[in-house]
Amino acid sequence: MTSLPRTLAAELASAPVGTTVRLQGWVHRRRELASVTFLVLRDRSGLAQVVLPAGTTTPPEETTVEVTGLATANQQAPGGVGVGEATVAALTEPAETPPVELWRPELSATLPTLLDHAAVTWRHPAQRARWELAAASIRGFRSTLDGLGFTEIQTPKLVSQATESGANVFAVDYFGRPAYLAQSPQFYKQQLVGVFERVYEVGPVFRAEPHDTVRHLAEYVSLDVEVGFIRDHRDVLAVLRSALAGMVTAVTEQAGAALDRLGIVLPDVPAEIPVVHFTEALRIVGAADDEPDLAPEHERALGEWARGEHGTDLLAVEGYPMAKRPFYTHPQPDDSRWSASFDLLFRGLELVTGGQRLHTPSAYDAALRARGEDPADYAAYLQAFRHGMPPHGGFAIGLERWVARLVEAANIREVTLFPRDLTRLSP
RNA sequence: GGCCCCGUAGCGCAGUUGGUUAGCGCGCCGCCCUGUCACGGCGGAGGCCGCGGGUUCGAGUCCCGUCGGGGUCGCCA
Repeated sequence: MTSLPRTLAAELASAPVGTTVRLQGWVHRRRELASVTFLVLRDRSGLAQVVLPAGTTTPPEETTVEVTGLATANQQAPGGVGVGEATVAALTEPAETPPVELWRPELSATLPTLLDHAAVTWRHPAQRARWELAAASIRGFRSTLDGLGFTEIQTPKLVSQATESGANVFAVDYFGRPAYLAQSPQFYKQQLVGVFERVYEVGPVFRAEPHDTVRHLAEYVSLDVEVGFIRDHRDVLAVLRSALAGMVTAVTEQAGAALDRLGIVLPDVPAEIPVVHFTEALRIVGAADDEPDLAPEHERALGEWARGEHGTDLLAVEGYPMAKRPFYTHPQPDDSRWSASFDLLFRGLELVTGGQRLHTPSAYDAALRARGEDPADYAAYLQAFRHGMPPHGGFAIGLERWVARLVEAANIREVTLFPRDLTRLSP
């Protein structure tokens, strides 16, 4: 191994022509001609073209290799510079032929094939680009909230009780006692508002709901926020707006190559996200006044409406019926049939649920009893409220749903690295 | 979980009213080709037609069951 520093494929374009360079990566594709062999090398930054003398024995596709040669001007190479007079040394045994043709500009494989061979199929540049959007989105989420005085938290994923009664949770054996995988950090993030005022968490949540659809996973990444000293849920919505704007900015600035690769049109995040009341939303989509909830069909119609009426991909629906919301939901002050909560629709898909929470001990006591629950069962959680909590609220963004709508994926599994669903536990 | 559709080579697919030897493209392997970039040319290998049962002289094809997959609805992020 030479002491020459490694050059990334994307750095080759700025390497002085004629200097010796050393690259490492995967054999993306070989083209063996009579007089010369071309080897396309792939690393984390992109592709580089390497020219080898005819007859050179080249390792098969996907073998990891080290290439040493001269930076050579070549108008036909990516970035105008390739590697000439090169030698190739394999870093492993020759790789087996992958199940799909990774070097093709577009991957032709069905979803089950992609998922079954995830370890290899994610290597395709267009596949990687999807997760690069997710990674940049997470960075934007974090940096925006950091800038607004939030503290990042990490809460337990092994919990003793479900966050919301009746929810389907995964039961686990915890040293002989029953426990559950957390379906939400809700209780913990609220308790920590009592400590830090403003908190956020990026972490997995688990749902044992038997929903076999293109937008459900049994495990997904939740971008959770909770903020204290608010006036109402509109303050929460304002934080959400900032977070989304920060995510879009981060994707633009840090995942430009992925955006180009996928031909993505990012949403504009308006200075103020348009809001309609639940009852108004029902009217817009022509649903009956007494509908308890919006169906996916209604959400898609509202997405169209927002685009036409407000010229935006984002629409908040506030005031969902209290009956449909969890016990900690704060009612609309002037009419307790409705909640001080909202859903955010992104291109017609429910992306976020948020709102104001109850914050007085007496309100929690009443809300739990109204649902036939014993407040004593929630003692650890309710302690926070007994000892002084500010008016507060929060929201949770489904990361995979966000990316799925960004790339307009037909199925959320297309943007999930290793999706977990009703039947899939591996890979 | 209900309903609709689909399981044929490593990948993507075709296969007629049931008919005897199951095809196509790509990949893979071999040979050839003076620089390609989805390189090109010639040749070759590769199949329990998801699985089990049934109907029939005969089943990839029809029927029943089962497993897997895709879509959709309920519900959710």
